Amino acid sequence: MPRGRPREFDPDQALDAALLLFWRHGYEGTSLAALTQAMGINMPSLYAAFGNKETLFRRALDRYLQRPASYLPNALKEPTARRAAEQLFRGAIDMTMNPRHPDGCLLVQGALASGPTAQVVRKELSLRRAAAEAAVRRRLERAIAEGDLAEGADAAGLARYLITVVWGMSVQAAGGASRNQLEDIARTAMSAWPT
Amino acid sequence: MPRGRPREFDPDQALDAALLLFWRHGYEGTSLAALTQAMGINMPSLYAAFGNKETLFRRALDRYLQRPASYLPNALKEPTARRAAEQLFRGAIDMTMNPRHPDGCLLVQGALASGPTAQVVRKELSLRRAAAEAAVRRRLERAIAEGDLAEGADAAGLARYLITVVWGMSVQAAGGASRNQLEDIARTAMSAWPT
DNA sequence: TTAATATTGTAGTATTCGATAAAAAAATAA
DNA sequence: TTATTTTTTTATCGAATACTACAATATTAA
Repeated sequence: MPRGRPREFDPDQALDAALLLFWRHGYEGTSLAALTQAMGINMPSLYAAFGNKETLFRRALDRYLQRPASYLPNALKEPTARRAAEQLFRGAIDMTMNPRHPDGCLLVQGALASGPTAQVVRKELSLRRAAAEAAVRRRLERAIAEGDLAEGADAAGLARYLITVVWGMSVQAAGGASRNQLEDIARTAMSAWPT
Repeated sequence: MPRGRPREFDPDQALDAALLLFWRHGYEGTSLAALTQAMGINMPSLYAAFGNKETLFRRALDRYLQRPASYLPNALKEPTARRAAEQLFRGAIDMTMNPRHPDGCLLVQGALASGPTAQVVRKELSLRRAAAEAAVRRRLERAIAEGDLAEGADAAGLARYLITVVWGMSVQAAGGASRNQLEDIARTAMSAWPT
């Protein structure tokens, strides 16, 4: 039982609205005025619940990774490395092509280049992208240990290649690429898979 | 012989300074105060010479394509499609690894996602990326006509794949990728080349 | 010398940015 | 009821934003 006046909004729902805005317009391109309007709350409520713009973005980023971007850890659960890679592309395409989502990946669209005030957010996104790549790399290392991939395969290099294609597809999505086009890219990319 | 007081700055040199700033910090992340400081001129001079922020960005973009990004049309002059693709990656890596340049490609870093005021610039960059892809596609179509590529090859799909890897490498560069890492990516990407 | 022209330097404009102070409102605890 | 606690509402705050008016300056043309 809380003590004072109860909140009139659902923080998770408000966070979802903030996530969509950051995703579509990037960190710098999203103003607090636009955020409060989309979240349906006023500024003091936002600051009381989420701290400031930067901490709100971090919360939205956590939520992004937990819900729409969970396709990545899920894909890595596939029984073989090759199927994991295929599912990685499929998941990325499905997420981007979801009409309820903005185009591309928040880890890329959020802040690639930025002014002085957003450098810390840019760095955070860079770390998260590196974490995604590392997760793929570990899955491929496991595949080598299991004999699923060749002993001499370069897990780090292959992971870097796969995730680079995912980031590239995120850029393509920002240009309005269609599902078929992204699927073609994934198919061609998979033809580089080591025999 | 001009009529009034002569300018005290070199417009091309000032434009180069503006290009570097837009490239490093993106369109929205670059303020006019930062621009005038880096260009070594004051605001009325900037507006007299370049119009406004948007037209200045377009001028910088033209300069970018003519000089540092000329590696793309140059690569397409290679005698075979495969060597053109290899040179495309090599040129992209060389440009990104030039210590005098910011990381990545201006067509990607300039504005992937943006607020309302930068939407027209975002759209322009999207068109330029599409133009780059179209140039690669036309080169591959020529290769098919010349018998350099298989008759049934998908020029549009292959071009889209190649340029997607270039955009992905631009994202990787923003994360501090090394030359060796980018070269590994290019080598792996080339192993998808049709036999 | 004088008039005309273009650039430079100073000092602004109105607006938007992220962030808050203070009081009113709505709940629980005593 | 009364006191306490928390949120909401309203009204800002100072700083930064893109942009410009105006006068001083430096050149060429007459």
